[in-house]
Formats: sequence, structure tokens, C-alpha cells
Amino acid sequence: MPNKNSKGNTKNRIIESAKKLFAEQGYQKTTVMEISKQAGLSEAALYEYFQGKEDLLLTIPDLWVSELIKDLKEQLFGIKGSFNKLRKFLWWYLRRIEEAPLDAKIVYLFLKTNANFMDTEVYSNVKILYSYLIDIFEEGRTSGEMKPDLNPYFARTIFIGTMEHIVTRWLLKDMSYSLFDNLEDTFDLMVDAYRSK
Amino acid sequence: MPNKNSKGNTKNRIIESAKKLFAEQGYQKTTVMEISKQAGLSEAALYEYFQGKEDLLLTIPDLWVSELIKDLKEQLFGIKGSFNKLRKFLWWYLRRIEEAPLDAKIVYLFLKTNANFMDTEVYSNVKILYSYLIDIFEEGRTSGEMKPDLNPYFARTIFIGTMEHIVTRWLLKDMSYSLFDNLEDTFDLMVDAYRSK
Amino acid sequence: MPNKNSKGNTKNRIIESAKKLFAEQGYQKTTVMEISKQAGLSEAALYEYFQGKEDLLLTIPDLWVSELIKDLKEQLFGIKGSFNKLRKFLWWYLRRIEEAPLDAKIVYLFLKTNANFMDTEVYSNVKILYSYLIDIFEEGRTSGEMKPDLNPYFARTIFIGTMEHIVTRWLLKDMSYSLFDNLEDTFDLMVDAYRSK
Amino acid sequence: MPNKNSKGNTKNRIIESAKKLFAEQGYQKTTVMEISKQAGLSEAALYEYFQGKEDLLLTIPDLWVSELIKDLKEQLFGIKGSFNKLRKFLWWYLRRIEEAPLDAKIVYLFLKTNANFMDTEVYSNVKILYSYLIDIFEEGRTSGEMKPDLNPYFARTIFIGTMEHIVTRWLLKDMSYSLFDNLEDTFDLMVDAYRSK
DNA sequence: AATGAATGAGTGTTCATTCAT
DNA sequence: TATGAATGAACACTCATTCAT
Repeated sequence: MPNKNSKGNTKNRIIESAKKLFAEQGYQKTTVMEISKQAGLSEAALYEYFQGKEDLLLTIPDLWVSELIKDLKEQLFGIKGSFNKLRKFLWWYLRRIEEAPLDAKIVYLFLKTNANFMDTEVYSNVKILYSYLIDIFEEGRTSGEMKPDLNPYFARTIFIGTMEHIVTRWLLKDMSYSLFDNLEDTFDLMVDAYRSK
Repeated sequence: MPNKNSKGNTKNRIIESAKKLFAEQGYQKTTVMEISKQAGLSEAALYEYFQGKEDLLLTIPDLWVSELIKDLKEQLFGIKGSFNKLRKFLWWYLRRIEEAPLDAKIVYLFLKTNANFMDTEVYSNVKILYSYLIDIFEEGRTSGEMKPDLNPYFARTIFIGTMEHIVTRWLLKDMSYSLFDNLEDTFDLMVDAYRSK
Repeated sequence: MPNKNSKGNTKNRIIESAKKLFAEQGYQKTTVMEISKQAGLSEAALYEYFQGKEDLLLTIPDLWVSELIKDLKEQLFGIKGSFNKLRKFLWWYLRRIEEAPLDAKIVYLFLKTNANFMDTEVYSNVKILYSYLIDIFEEGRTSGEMKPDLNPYFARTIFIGTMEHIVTRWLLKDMSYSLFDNLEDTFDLMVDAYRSK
Repeated sequence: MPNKNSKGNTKNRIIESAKKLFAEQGYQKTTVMEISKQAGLSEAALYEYFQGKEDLLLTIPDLWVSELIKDLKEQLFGIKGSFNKLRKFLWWYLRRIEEAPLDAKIVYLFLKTNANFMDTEVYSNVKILYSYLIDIFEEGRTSGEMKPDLNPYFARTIFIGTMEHIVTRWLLKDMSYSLFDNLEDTFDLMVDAYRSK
């Protein structure tokens, strides 16, 4: 069971093991011994790579969210129209979550509980990620696609709220259905709030 | 510090103490000893009233959400118009949360992490609470206030998502501003998605 | 289940409850609360009748063994011949144990573990009980039925050892067979050790 | 007092410490902390070697009885005559008990109380140990030394009963005299029960 | 780079017992 | 005679973390 021979170096093995166990059992119930055993090395060795258990919890989504940021710019590149960009953002984000549900579970369920979440690299990176939405809404207003008096921040609240609700529900229901079920309809409904009449 | 003389019986004292400490420090970091000391009795005495720490965690929001359900019906009674009802629901809910931020914190931040959350009384009560929204959206569609093809479930996803996002952000930011800031504008924006043109 | 209405006074109800529970689960695993619940009263009330749990453990077999002593004299009265008396002793003793297996279990399995057993009334009463055997063996030697050089103490060691072994085995095997199985043959074999040739 | 430097590895140190304390104070009254302190290490370290307190209780006599079995065959080897073998068995057994009174105390006083005793490796090993006696009695009958109609099982009941009674009495009296006092006479008396006339 | 061995500090929970009423 | 309420004192067991090798 321990993925001793999986490709990737030791550090990655540890991350993957921790990710899996955190997602499965939660942060508190997962022991360092379980993680190291799963990673195929000793507990002591784990401390050569990470400062401790909490460090591990914070590192995992940090890597993931960093990647997301890098990816997002490229994804939105060349897309014309604010609604199209909005749609792209949503579909892209959910695709990434579907591809990395363990990371998502950690961010959405376990990290928010952590007292230090707000001081986290992850938090500020998520803020960066979500700041793109402000640009999109502003572009929509400027271009006339969206309401002329649209407040981008309020618009974003609705967008993120809806999106995160969809994700959280899916995670809590153990990813037992497709994240994209009814997405089209819900999106169409939501954007009507932004659309200029 | 221990509220030995606070009104209410012992059981309530324990609940209030636990609520406060869970909300302040999180479930895991709070010890049974702290709770009992805060409640002004011995650790052993606490076990006369609750089966244990987890029982306490689950009981607290259970009581709160049960009350909410009782209250909601009355609050919506006599209100005319689906948009008015929607508005009432939102304002009422946020008011209740503002009044009981400790309960809210437990439900929104700590309970969802708990592996057993989905099997909880709280979860099913929240579902009941949110089922009222379906009725409201259906009424809106029927009455012609809302789009004739409005799917109440998708509409609700947006509504709950937005609402919970507002609440969660507020809780994570340590309730440092008013929950009602910008609420009017955000609500107005959101309901445009439902409104028949 | 609690035998609130059983005949006998409260003290007896407590004894019977304790006896049952000690025998079923052992002394250590039985709690005072279980005993008092079984007896149909509160924990605190139990302390009106007994000094505590250990007092209870020691009282139970004390009563039983006291009764045994009273009975034994009568049982042996009028029996002629030392072998007949020996036989009577054995059959009588096993009958009493069969009738009161709970008491027997407590004496044989739980009391011996107790650090204070040797200072117990029970211990000295058992000594009295077993002292009758010395008389019997001496009578046997004097009468010529038994070996002229028979040492009553060594003879008794064999008798008691055999008897207690039979009892202990039966108790450990959960009284799943008759205590009298093969008793006749074993007795006949044993007494050949005493018989004068 | 802690035997940190005693020869033997850590596991053995723990066993010896536990053995001593169990025998002195009983199983229940001995705490894990006492055992580990006596062994010269931390409580937590003890759990690296044993699963817990009960595991320790069961392991101790397990090792001892296993050794006994290995030894017995060798001890009986080369001895001629069933009475001689019987005598050897008794003397050997008591010698072993005299050498390891702590183990004996645990087996005779504390283990039998344990609810799981009958499912124990120790129990089945003791059965093996005692099965040799059946062979001896059968040999005695066949060779003519013993009664032609001697039932080996009944004979063994007397033998084991007597032997265990001698041991138990000695243990309860805190090993304050020699286990071999009067052994010769008692043995001679007992075997007359088996002897063919 | 890796680990066997060890531990300090905790942690929830149990339970016999007491006492005011 | 009875008890509801309370508690002091334990206690077995866990686990993240350290360090000599």
C-alpha cells in the first residue's frame, strides 16, 4: 500500500500521502505515523522534509493554489466578452477541483477551521485568484454587456458564493455526482443578475 | 470568570461555556476541563449532563437550529410577495446569526468538518429550513413576479450560496464589521436574476 | 429488571444484586451504580447499608460461609464411619455450591485475588469448615478404617485439593456440566489413599 | 530502584518490572506508570513494546509456561517407572514455581480472574503440560504398577488438585515456608490411591 | 538521507464516595 | 430512609516531536 516506488521524490510522496489521508479522515484524525507509513518512510524522516504536521497541512493547498494562479491567466487569455470569461472561470475552476478533489477538500473543509487560515499564503493566493473576477466584472460594465451601475464586488460575492456552494455541497456529498450537473442552467440564471437590460 | 451565578440551570451553563470556548479556540483545542471550569463545576459533573465532548458539539447547534425552524414560520407569516419573503428570509437569518455568532461559528466552521455532520439532526434541520426557499421561489414563479421558467432549486443554490458566503466571510473576519453592510445592494443585484423581465 | 419488589429487605436486595453482578462480570468491572440500579435504589442509598464496594465483596461470602458452618454439623450428625462422613462432606459441599454458584464464584475466583483475603472472616470460617476434616481423618485412623499412620493434615490436603479443583474447573467452564459427573469414581479412587490395607 | 542497567533488553526489563509489581500489588492496583518507572523508561515507551496493560498481563505467564513445556519433556526423559515419573513431575513443577514465584502468582491468582483466561495461550499450554500426566497414568496402568482399572483422568484430577492446592496455599501465605515441606509424605499418601494392591 | 528509540505533555473519561436536603 | 448533585483522584493510552547514530 505504501507508495514507495511511485514516481516523484520523497517530498512528493509525503505530500501525496498526507493529502490522501487528510482528505479521507480529516486533519485531526490523521497521525504523522500514518502519513509516514503511507509514504514508505519513518516518522523521523518526515521531519527532514517538513517542519511538522501543520506545516504539511498548509503546504499542500499552497502548492495547488499557486498552480491555479499560474494556470488561470493562460486560460482566460484570448477569450472575448466578460460573460464568456465568467463562464470560462467557472468551468475551469470546477474542472480543476474535479481533478484535484483532495486538495479541494483540504482547502474547503479543513483549512477554514484552522485558526491561522487568514494569515496563510493560501488565503492571499485565493484572494489573487478571485481578484480576476473584479476585472471581469469591471470589463463587463465598461463594455456595456453588464449593468452600468454594477458593483463588481457585490457581483463577485454572488458569483463566488454560488460557486463555492456548489463545490462544498459536492465535497460533503462525497463527490457522488458530477460537479457539472445543472451547471449550465444555474450559470445562465445567475448571470441574468449582471446583464444589462 | 466562571459564570457560576448566571441565570439558567447547570446544563445551560455548560452549553454556554462550551459554545464560547469552541467558537474562540475551535473544537479540538478546547478541553473538557476548560469547559467545566468555565461553567463553574467539576469535569466529572459535566459528564452527568452530556455524554462527552462530541455530544456537546452536536447538541449546541442542534438546539439553535431547532429554534430557528420554529421561528421562521412565524416570521414569514403575513408577508406578501415572493421578493418580500426572500428579503425577509435573508434579513431574518442574518439577524439571527448576528445574535448568535457563536452558534453560527460552530455550524459554519466546525461542524462541517465533522465526519458525522451529514447524519446529524442539524443537517436535516437545515435542510428543512432551506426547503422554505423552494416554496418561495415556486410562489414567485406562479405569481408572475419571477421568471416563468425559473427552476427553484437552481435559484436557491444562488441564494444560499450568496448568503452563506456572506456569513462565512464575516465569521472568518472575526465579525469585525456589520453583517448588513452592502446587504441591500447585493440583494437587489441577486434578485434581478429571478425577476421576470 | 431491578428487583424492587423481590421479597426480603433492602439490604438483601443489594446483596443479591451485587452477588449476581460480581459473579457475572467480576469485582473490578462491576460498578456501584450498576449494583444500586439493579437493587432498585440510588447509589447514595447503598452507602446507608454498606461501607463501600469492598465491604460488599467481603460481606457476601461471609454470610454464605457462616451458613455453611451452621449446616455442616447437622449434616454430619448421625453418620457413622469416617468414609461415610467424608463422602457426606464432599457431596454436601458440592450440593451447596451447586445451589449457590454465585457465592462460590466470588469465593473461588475473586476473593483469593483480594489482598486482604487472609485477614478475612471468610478465611477463618473456611478454616473452621475444613477443620472438621481433620476430625474425620483422625476418627478414621483411630477406628482402623484408615491407615494407622495416616497424617490427617496430609490427607486433608489431598481431599481439599481434589475438591477445590473440581469446583474451580466447573466454575471456569461456566457451570456447563454437572458438578457430580464422575464424582463417585473420583471419590472412590481418592479414598483408597486413606484406606488401611 | 529502577533497574535501568540490568542485563537484558528493554522488553525484558518491562516484563520483569510488571511481573514484580503485579505479584506484589495485584493487576488492578498496578499502574502503567509504575511499571514503566520501575523499568526505567517513560510510560509512552512501554507502549512501543506492548499493546497495553492487559497485553502485558497475558504475555508474562505465556513466556513462562512456554518455557515449562519445553523443559518438561527433557526432565522426564530417561526416567523409568510411572511413579518415578509422577514424582519427578511434581518435584520439577514445584521447583520451577519456587524459582519463579512471581509468574506463578500471576497465573494462579490473577489470571484465573481474567474473563479471557480460557481463550488464552496460557490456558492451552497448561492443558498440554497436564496432558503428560495422562500418559504417565496410562503407562502405570499398562505396566501393572498402577491399578488395572485406573481411570487416568480421575487420577489426574486428584494429582493436579493436590499439587495446585499446595501451590496456592504457599502463594497465599506469601511463600513464607518451603514449598517442599511434607511433600514426600503427602506424595506417598496420594500415590497409594493409584497403586495396584 | 534515514531511523529506532524514547518521551513530555496532554486528554477524555470513569467511578467510588460524600453530603445537603 | 432516600437521593440528586457533585467531585477528587485516578488512569490508560496517544501522538507530535526529538536526537543520537
